[in-house]
Amino acid sequence: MNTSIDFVLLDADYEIYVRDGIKKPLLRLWGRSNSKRVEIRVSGFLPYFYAEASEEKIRKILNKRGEQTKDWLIETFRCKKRTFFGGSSRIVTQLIGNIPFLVPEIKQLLQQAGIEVHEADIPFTRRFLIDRNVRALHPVTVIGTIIKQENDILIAEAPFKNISQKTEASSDYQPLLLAFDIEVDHKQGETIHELLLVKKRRITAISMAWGTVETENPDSKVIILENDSDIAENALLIKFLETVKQTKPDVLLSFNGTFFDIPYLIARLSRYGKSLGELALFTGLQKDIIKSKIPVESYKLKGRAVIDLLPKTWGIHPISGQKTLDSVSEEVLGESKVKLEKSIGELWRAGVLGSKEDAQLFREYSLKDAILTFKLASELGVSNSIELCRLTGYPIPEGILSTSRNIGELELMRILHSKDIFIPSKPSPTELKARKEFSRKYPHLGGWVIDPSVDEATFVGIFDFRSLYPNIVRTHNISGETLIANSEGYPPEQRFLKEPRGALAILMDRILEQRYQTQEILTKIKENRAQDPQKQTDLLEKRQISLKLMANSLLGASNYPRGRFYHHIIANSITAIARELLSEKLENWTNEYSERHPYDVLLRYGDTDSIFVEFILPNLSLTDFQQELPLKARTRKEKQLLVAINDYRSFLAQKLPEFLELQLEDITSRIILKKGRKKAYAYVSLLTNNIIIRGFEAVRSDWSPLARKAQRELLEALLTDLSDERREHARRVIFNISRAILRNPVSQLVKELTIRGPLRRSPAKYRSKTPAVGAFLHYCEQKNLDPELEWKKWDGFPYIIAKGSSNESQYLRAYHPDVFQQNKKEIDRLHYVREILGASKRFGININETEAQQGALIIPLTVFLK
DNA sequence: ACGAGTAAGGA
DNA sequence: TCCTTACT
Repeated sequence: MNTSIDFVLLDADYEIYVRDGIKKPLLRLWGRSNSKRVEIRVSGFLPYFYAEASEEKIRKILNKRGEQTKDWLIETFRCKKRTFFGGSSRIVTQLIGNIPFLVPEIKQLLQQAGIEVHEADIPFTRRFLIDRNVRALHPVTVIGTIIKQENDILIAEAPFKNISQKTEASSDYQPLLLAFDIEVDHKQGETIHELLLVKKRRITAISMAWGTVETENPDSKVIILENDSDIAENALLIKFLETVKQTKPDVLLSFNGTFFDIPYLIARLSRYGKSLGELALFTGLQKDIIKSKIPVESYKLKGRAVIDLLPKTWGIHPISGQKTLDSVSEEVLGESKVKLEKSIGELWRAGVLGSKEDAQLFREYSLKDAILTFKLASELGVSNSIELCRLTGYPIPEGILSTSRNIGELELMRILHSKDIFIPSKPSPTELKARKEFSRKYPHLGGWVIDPSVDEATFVGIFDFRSLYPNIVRTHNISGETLIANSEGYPPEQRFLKEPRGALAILMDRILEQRYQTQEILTKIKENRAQDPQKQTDLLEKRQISLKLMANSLLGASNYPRGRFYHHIIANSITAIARELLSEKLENWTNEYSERHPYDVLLRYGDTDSIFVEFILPNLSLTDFQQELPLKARTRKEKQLLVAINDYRSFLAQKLPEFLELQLEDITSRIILKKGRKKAYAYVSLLTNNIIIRGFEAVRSDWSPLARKAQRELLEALLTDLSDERREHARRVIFNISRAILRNPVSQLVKELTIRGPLRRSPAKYRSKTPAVGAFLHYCEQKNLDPELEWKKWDGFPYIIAKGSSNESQYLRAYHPDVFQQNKKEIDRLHYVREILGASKRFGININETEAQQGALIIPLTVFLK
């Protein structure tokens, strides 16, 4: 009997079954309905692809080969399709077969016979999602027969045509995340490496914390090993498996689980005849090693996503220089692990032997690890990834391991399918080589950066284009099938048909309209100060960021040689149109505007999608803008500036084509630039009163903290000081800091002069050694460590430059702060002073070394360290 | 491997 | 000059 079943789709896979001696694929959809686990066995959906040849010819080729390929072909259809790039029509044969994993082999046979094939590289389950337009994390309706129904499980079977997306409305299902962490009975001094080698120490505790991305205080549980026996450890592991099964998480989170917690758990479980595979919702545990140039190992459990947060800490650089749960939490959440006096093993033993205090501390310590891991997930982008998966309907277990480009491509594939356009194939090794060769010969040109024409400007409006590249695609109908043949010599705007609307442009329309709509709702919520706005805005904020990410990664795809949507003309056209806009059009329009008005308006700087425009208004002086901020049209002078800026913007709005919109990003009364230096500027915002510094040494992590502070102070003085003596004041700042470096004791300076540099490979592989590498080698020597093993543990290796003979390379004089102090080294003070003097010189503050060394006053360093 | 463009210091 | 890093 047929029943209608609604559920939220989470994952899919397939298996092969044999009926009447014939092998067939059985697709399995896995999802959730309320708290019930749902498994739908889908029949009748078969793998297929297209070939540009007649059925007879194809059959002839397949029949010549082995049994498997001969029997593969089930049915064929003649149909008319269009290619994506160029949009040419093709009459093709659709080949429908039985076993999905034979497709590559069949494809190869046809290709070897010189037949062109299409859509032969789309994974079977993805094919289903596209064809039925079914989306993961969205509600799906099935008309099927129930095979099994229990408390928490429902299994049904249905023909594939009975499965459809329930509504167009997006789902609000929030996946359940469970973070876990194990403690191991290890002795002081025993390294993790040694622990993993033998895996013979017992697991003393497993902690878990669970909730959705919206949960602030997750539920949690700590399971503790009761005594030092196999029986107790077995019981602990059983409790862990049971808890996970009962909690039914969609996502399992760990911090460095791939290299520690998971292999350790697997080893201990197997000792008692158990397997982590029990946690899979389908077949047993699969350890899939995804092969890429840098091998990324990851564990997969069918039906659940397994996420290690460590690789997602990209871009986070803890002060300690090492990425641990503790240091990353401290950096990202401002929270640390529970601090211990004893080793974790001793603490557990003391607890087991009856110390209530130690038992309690051990529990807290373990719990905190799971809670921190849980909290980190959202901060490290897991919730954004989930939102992106939801937008395109990509299953989380795969989506979480994919790039945003991959996920975005699914949406484009859906549109192409609906328009009967072939989804382009991924490049063959030969094609990839050709693409790379081509881009080496003719490199892709990106954004345009205007060379700053002045060192300083006053009254500057900073504008930027809203989603420039995606909007260029919309304006000029840029897409594969709208690309005009042999149009490479045309101006970039004329390389694409004006109509009909192209697939990429349609997708950009959808994404941007959705994003603008989301942003509008966000502004309204913030304006109305609705009750409990945080929860609403959090989700919407993630959605709008995901939409932006999706739009950008789709454009990135046109310039990604390994991807199926790579096309150098498309990629180049988009950036060429943007360059022309910035380098010619805006310059001309600004000049035109300036000529029409009694005051001068000058384009001073711009980068890719932004412009910095100076307004030279009569009778306007810096002292007119001493009012309370943010800038409002209070005084006559303020009005004068705002009116001019708005007028300029409306003038440009008339000139700009549809979809291109210039928005006011900021206003400043004074900006510091550097002639000939792109991507660096500093200004005080009249809208927020913040000091904005970009690109200069003050924001570069390869400069010492003190040198950065010195330049920041200098820039602040030059920007905010309205007196005639501002240069003199700035000069004084630099003098004082230089003297502080020269006169203060080493102990006070060490922290402020420590720089962290990366160790990207083994020290032996560095062709020229950086100071960080030098410091690292000294460190290993001192501590008797093997550099080959040790370097991987470091994110940024801290170093200080010690005094030595002047021709001695920096990398020979670089030391880890501890090594530095233990060996009572002396700081190369002059080196650090020179660094600061050099950075000051860029802004016309000239102090020479001798001058800097004069003066007797010892200034305590704390004066500068606000 | 997300991309290009840019600057700058050290070997 | 090349190598390496970091920022927009």
